[in-house]
Amino acid sequence: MALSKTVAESAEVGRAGILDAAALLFGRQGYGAVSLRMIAEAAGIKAGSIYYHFASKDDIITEILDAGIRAVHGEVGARVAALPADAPARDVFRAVLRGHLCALLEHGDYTSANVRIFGQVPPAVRDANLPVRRAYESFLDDLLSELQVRGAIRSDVNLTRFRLLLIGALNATLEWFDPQRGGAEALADDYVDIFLNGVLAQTGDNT
Amino acid sequence: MALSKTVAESAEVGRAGILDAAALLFGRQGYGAVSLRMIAEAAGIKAGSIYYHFASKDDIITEILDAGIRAVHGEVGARVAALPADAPARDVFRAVLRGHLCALLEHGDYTSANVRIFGQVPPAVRDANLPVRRAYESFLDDLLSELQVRGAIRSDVNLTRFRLLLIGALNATLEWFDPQRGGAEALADDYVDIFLNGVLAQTGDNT
DNA sequence: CTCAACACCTAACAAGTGTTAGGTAGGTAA
DNA sequence: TTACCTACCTAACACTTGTTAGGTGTTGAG
Repeated sequence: MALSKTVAESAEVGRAGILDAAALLFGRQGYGAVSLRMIAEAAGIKAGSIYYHFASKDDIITEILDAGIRAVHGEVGARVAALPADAPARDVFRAVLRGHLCALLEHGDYTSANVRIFGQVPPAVRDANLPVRRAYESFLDDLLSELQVRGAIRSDVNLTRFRLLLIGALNATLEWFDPQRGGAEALADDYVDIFLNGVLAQTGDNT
Repeated sequence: MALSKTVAESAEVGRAGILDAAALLFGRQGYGAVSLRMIAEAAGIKAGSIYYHFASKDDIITEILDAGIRAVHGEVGARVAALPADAPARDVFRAVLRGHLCALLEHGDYTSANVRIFGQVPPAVRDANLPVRRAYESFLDDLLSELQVRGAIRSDVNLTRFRLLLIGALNATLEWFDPQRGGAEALADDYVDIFLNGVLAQTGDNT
């Protein structure tokens, strides 16, 4: 039975289907607004059945949060690794921004869910997500540090602060980005320009 | 009665006391996690009494969201207005960033509540907040536009996109800012430097 | 054919939600 | 005194929440 499912249901079933449905709902409606019954319905099962695969609601979001970070980390890591070792600083920087924004804005219910609901989940769940989060932050810090050592980034820039500024700005695009008005890669390129060169006109003086 | 109140209760009572307590709780715990009974307890009254002052829970957050935007708008507006009409672009820009960050990070349960819960409230509440939000955005757009016309900001910078980048980066500071490690104004000055000049070392070429 | 694992369902639980109706103490005004 | 308003309280309403116990049909192995 249940051969003809309603439109919104994913092709997947079982554990993966529940996670997919939950990630989509959490990302769109927020943590508190999504109940297990909603997730169950979107996954094509009944609420109680969720407990066959997961121990609790927190168990589900913990998994989604981790998967979300790993998705960006993976995407950015792959793009950076694809560059030659002596690639220009601008190329490295562009790879980071493009990878992060594409993972966040184009493919990635898990990543967008992470950005949207991380601040809303119970402290215990947040703590569980911290290791994966820290790994991504360290990865970025190492990258930026290398660029600074190379002399590409000004030595008077506080890198930790810059990373926080950068990630904050990138994640915030989630709230207004419209794929119909230019893709994520074009947006990333715009941001690269602003972050590397600044917006000030180079007139020599400032009026 | 109720002369000796528990620690957390604000000195204010009535309408203002409820709003203050609600703004604090919403900002810290998120929209869905805060119930009317929590708000009532923090305000030193009982849950049902809230309905003497407000028509619904949504009515409360609507008011908080509006007050939050008006607080930043007011702070930034005042700082910009205090400048001479021909103030250098850098001074204007610094006034904006300092005003926004101080309102958000130092005084402002309402502003931080707005940033944190805007994405979590029901669509109807969000829509109700849009006019005030748009007014602040227009104010910033006009300011930036004037700087660009003056020749201070590069003419190839998309101002709307830059404003979104800017506000996103500023609001994101809420998640990590620690007043014990340098104040909001110092942070604002750091950001001014990065946004205006970029992080790229001016070596003439890029390696 | 039997047995067990799997993946689900039904039905209910206690607790908490926003909200409402009706009551009450204290102050002000006529 | 009488009347009214303000600012609360009590108690309950219908409903939703995460969660659990126990049951059910299907599948594959021995």
